[in-house]
Amino acid sequence: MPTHYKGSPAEERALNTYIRLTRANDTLQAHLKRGGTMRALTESQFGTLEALYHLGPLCQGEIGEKILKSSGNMTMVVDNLEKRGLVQRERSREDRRQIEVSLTKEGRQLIESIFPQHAGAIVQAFDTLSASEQEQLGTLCRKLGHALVNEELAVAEKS
Amino acid sequence: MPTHYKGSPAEERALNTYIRLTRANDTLQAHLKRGGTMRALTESQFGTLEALYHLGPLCQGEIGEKILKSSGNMTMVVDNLEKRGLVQRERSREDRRQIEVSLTKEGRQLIESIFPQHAGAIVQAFDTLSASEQEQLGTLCRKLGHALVNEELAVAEKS
DNA sequence: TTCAAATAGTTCAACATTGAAATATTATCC
DNA sequence: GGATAATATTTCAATGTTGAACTATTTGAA
Repeated sequence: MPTHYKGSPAEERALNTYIRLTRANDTLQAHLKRGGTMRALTESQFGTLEALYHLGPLCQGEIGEKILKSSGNMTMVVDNLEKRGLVQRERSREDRRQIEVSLTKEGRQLIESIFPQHAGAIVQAFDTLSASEQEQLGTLCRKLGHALVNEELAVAEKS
Repeated sequence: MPTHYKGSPAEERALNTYIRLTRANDTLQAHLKRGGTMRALTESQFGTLEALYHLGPLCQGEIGEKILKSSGNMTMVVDNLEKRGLVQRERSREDRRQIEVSLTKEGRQLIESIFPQHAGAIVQAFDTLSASEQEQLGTLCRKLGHALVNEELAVAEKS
């Protein structure tokens, strides 16, 4: 499904790569959701539980950095996880602006039971690519991501 | 930012590729939004205008297929574009269930003025990858995407 | 010390997104 | 031809998402 735009070769190449990257990502997310290994969790909820599981208690801002979401959004995501009894909030004593979020027993049990299945679904989704193709894809994505992040930092530097 | 999960090599490889793909995509979208070439359009609004521009008038369901969004969502996206006078709706005569969406003059002018700049921003974003790296990345993404879509089709076949 | 700047989180409005239920229309099968 | 299935869109509730304005708290500098 390449672009219909007629431009220079460099433009068509970049646009096609862009579309393919975006569509692969969208298709992958939809596939994993359909697979049912996320139970009734949204991506952000899943990411939050996973971060807490692998990194231990974090304050909301830290979680937002990990899953690339705004602070306003984190309030809502943690609200909904708290309503379901999967995480708990506690105001930090050292810095009373911060709120430490941690897994409850139920949250830990849930993520422990889900994660292996979810990882299995991801392995299966990438099964069509050989090991070296997966490495290549990962390397190219990392290179692209890093370049963009560094560019943002350079821009921020000037202000 | 690799996974913290300790699993088999195949699991770690797939998980790392997954994370890098997802993060590259997120970073890229954020970068393009920050660049300002989308004006006050959301991704879905931009995608809708672009589809109408390159493919001509489409009914809502067709647009949703192009930009991978649900029909319920399309109602809202087209609503908001219509409010801004960028598209118009007309009920189809051949099939009165369908609604043809087309660009207004304002919509056409907007996308015509935006698209080249936006394409330029995409070229620049991918500039860090060589031409052959871009081709490789595109090829790997297409392969992954196609495999997942075909799998969905095979599943749907059985029902 | 005290006041200004920075930081963490919340709130809010606007738009996005899905999935399910509802409506309207068209197609199909007996 | 008429019941039934399929299709296109809308509506709704729940959640997500951002960015901006706001509050509370901490930090840093005069």
